[in-house]
Amino acid sequence: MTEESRGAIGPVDSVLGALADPTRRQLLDQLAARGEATATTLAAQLPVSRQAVVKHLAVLDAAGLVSGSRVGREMRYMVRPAALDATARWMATLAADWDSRLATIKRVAEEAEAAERDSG
Amino acid sequence: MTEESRGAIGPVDSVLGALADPTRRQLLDQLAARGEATATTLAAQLPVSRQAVVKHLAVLDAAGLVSGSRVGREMRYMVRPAALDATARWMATLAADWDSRLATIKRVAEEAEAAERDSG
DNA sequence: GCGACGTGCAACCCTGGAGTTGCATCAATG
DNA sequence: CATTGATGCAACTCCAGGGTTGCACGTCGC
Repeated sequence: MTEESRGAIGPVDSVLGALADPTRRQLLDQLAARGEATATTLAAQLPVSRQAVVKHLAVLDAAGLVSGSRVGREMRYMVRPAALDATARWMATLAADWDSRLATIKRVAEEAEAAERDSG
Repeated sequence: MTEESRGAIGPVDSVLGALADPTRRQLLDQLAARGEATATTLAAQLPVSRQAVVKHLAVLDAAGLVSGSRVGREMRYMVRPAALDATARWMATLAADWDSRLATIKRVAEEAEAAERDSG
């Protein structure tokens, strides 16, 4: 069991933190739908100010979920699937780990119960 | 595209919110490792009070990541893989969706570039 | 029954972060 | 070159929620 898989430090951390906010998820939806967009145009579709969107995009960028590039006087953002995919795999592994642990617990419990019946 | 897959309302929501907190992830680790534990024993291993643990367990329970059952005077909690697994699948699907969208964007861009070369 | 242990409830503090506004700056366009 | 539109930075407000303490209530062991 690595430190990575237990405490969830590293990329997973920031991705989970970024995805926790509903406004940021909406932002990701918009970006995925449009392919590319600026903070100004994104803010037009959401009930928040442009500055709020800018901050959210900064968080998403730090998590590797989004990347921006300057084109003339505007900053265009696009979605980056890699970090999300990595986190999905991490979660799936964790879920599988829990499953196997629970299976083990259950098996041990049943064996103990059987032993109890035999002796008592 | 369903409303579920876009806004992430429903179970996914609460799961992401629950996993965003590092203390709650530690709690889940502990529970997965032990199979079963009470708030009191969990608090003994963490740098927070029992009450803090109780609140976190309530959040995890609301997200379906954990379930508790009363045994005598103590409340025993165990991990529930289903919600985590469902969220993992949701994320993987979303990542794949982004990937295909990006591929489409890229293809269209290349076709436009080719057309540009042909005409100009 | 009585003490001890574990839980549940309520009130309270305090920081982080989501959101806002205002302004300065830089690029496009006539 | 002046105007317009987009960005970036900074200061500020506000509240959700993570954490704490104190106490009352059940439950087990003697």
